[in-house]
Amino acid sequence: MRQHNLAALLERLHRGGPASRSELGARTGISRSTVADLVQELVARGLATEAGSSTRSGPGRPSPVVSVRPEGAVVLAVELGVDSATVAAVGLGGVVIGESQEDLAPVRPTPAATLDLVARSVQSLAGDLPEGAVAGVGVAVPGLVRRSDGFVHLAPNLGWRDVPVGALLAERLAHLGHPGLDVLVANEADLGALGEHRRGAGQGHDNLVFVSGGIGIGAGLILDGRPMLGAAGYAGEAGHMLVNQAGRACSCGKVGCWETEAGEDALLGGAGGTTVDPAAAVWLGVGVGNLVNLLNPDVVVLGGCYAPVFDEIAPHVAEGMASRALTQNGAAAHVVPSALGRAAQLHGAAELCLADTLANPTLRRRS
Amino acid sequence: MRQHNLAALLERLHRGGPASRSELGARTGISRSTVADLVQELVARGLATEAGSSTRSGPGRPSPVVSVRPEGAVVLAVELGVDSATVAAVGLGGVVIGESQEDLAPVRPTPAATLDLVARSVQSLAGDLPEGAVAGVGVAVPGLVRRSDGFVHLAPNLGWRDVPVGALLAERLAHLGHPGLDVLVANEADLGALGEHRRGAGQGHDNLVFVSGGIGIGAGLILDGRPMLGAAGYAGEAGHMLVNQAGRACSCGKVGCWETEAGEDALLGGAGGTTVDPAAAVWLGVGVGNLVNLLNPDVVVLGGCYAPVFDEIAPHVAEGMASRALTQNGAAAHVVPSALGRAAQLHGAAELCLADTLANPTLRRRS
DNA sequence: GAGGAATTGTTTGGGACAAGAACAAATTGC
DNA sequence: GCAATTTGTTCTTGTCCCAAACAATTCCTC
Repeated sequence: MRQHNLAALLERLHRGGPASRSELGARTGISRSTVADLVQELVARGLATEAGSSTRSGPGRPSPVVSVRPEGAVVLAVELGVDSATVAAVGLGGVVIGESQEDLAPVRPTPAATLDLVARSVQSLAGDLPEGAVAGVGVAVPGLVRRSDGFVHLAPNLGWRDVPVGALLAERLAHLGHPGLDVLVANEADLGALGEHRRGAGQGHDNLVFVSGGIGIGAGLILDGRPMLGAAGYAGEAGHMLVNQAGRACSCGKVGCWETEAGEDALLGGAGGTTVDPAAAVWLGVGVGNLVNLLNPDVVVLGGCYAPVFDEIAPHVAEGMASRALTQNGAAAHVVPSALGRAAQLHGAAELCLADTLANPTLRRRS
Repeated sequence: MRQHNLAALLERLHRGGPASRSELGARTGISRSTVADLVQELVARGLATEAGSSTRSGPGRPSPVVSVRPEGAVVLAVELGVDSATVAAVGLGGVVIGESQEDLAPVRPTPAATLDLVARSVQSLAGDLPEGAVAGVGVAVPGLVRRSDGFVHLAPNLGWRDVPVGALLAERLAHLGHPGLDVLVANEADLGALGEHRRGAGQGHDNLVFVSGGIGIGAGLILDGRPMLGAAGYAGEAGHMLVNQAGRACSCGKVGCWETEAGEDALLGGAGGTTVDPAAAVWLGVGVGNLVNLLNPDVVVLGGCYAPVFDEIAPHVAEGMASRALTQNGAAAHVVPSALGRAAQLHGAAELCLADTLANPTLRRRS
């Protein structure tokens, strides 16, 4: 009970930002006296702070504002890209405390070399943090990931296959003086969805589809407010959905896959391209229409290579959608560009690792 | 807290069947003394009974078995079909207490005539039940339903459009002496999914897709153990997913929709047909493959017109799936026929209406 | 068949903790 | 300056879960 209430308060502060005590009580249905007690405990654990006075105008005794203390729990969020690896220290409340980016071009992104670099970045960012504040390391990988142990089956963009990323990174971190650190590895689109849902274009929408464009197309699903991973964790593999039977051959051996018709290569002529092929954008819309029919989301967030060219492709995407989506569903779904860009995955990774602490603030050691 | 624990026990009994007290305690983490107290309360409220002794062999004091008392909360579940309407009284634990089927052919299924018949069936079944035991009425409709008020936008099979089924049925029941009865209306595929998940082919599987074949194709989704309805409640409208560009024109004005290629008309040559068209079964598999890729379920349940011919179509469906599904997802998903047949919707409707009572046993009046 | 081991129901006391009431504090507006 | 308003604080109360000790009943072994 206590734990449940503590978690409710902390989560509210983490997601909804600072609030006064009485506001917290009103939102959560907890009495003022109990809120006082709980906030005191959160402060004692270093997870929250009370400061200043509210900006609320009107009569009544002024109330100090309760906020999360970002340094109370920090996640080192990693995003593995083809040409670079980004590491960020993200604290409670989604505050980015530090960030570093490593160029992967010189090392060719072999698993060993890449994770060496990442581990060093993590160490350097973690060095500035108080002991025990680090809640974990979260890694976003563009590929098929088994979450239970951070095993990457396949990451076509990186050219990786059967790489135990979780184990390899944990091992390197142990050598660098961070033994026992939790390393969670997850799919890039799933984390993008989570990031946009909590901190980006999907705030306030509990049914969201994140479409991540790259060499392949991945989808991340937030349904009913929760990330949906499927039975084995491979939900969202929408790239090989059939959209165009008369289309090109896909690397998977099939024909007409969504990602062949509307992936980065088709849309922009490969990575770095800037000229949009309208036909490819229409196929993107056809696929989005299928997803919208099936899942009835309120928001579809286009991320990855789609975000920068959103304005250009939007009308074609709408055309493709209109050709498939039922009106009652299509009308409900807003298609928007990613609001966070590459930071979506970092925020998603942070949310993933913070979930434990948020659900159970008692586990966090006092600092 | 109390309520939460009561609900946990009742739900366990409802879903998992009879169990001894200590078993309940072990499963839920509640201490023996508390379980005793809670069970006593459930019994006092008429929601559970203790009887006999366990069949467990081994040393130790024998333990009476706790079961739900089906009559403690009963739902009148209605399934509206094209040619008939079925009404069943389903009690706690999914026990069917009574059932009746009405032939709709003579009345042509106009809303008024159909609901008149249904209301009388409900009344007759409810008459045998103790006062206050009826937890609600649940209606499965093959069409687009707004759950909040039971408004049916469109039910092509019935030929209905913009019919306030919930209000009409509640009104009729009020006239028949059952005022204030909760009437919940939901889509037939969604309830089929729920029914198969709780009582049928999907037991023990938390990620399930129910594909309901009829004139159209509807999908019901259970993801992460919970029904997924989408933002507006229209999730699962998979019938107009694109599967065959070179296909026939669909009634929706588009071409190549899943339901045109693999619905009842295509597969069996219309309602009542028995000869299977293998090509249509392959298209069915293509659509299933798309769903499997996107949602990674452990089970796909084929219901409606697919269940009776499952053995015949299974190989063709597998062929279609193989042409689309990624191996790692395809391997995980078992395609099985509906285990409950038409009763799936009835059980789903019962689960829907019982959810309230299960979540909050205190609300139930003592009987 | 007697006694020990094992398992479970029962009783009792204690403790955690949330809620509510009463009061104090601090602001706004007249 | 005074009433009204809102919020923090203190104290009491009651709910309710748990742990421990004990009783009941069966199985197993000798």
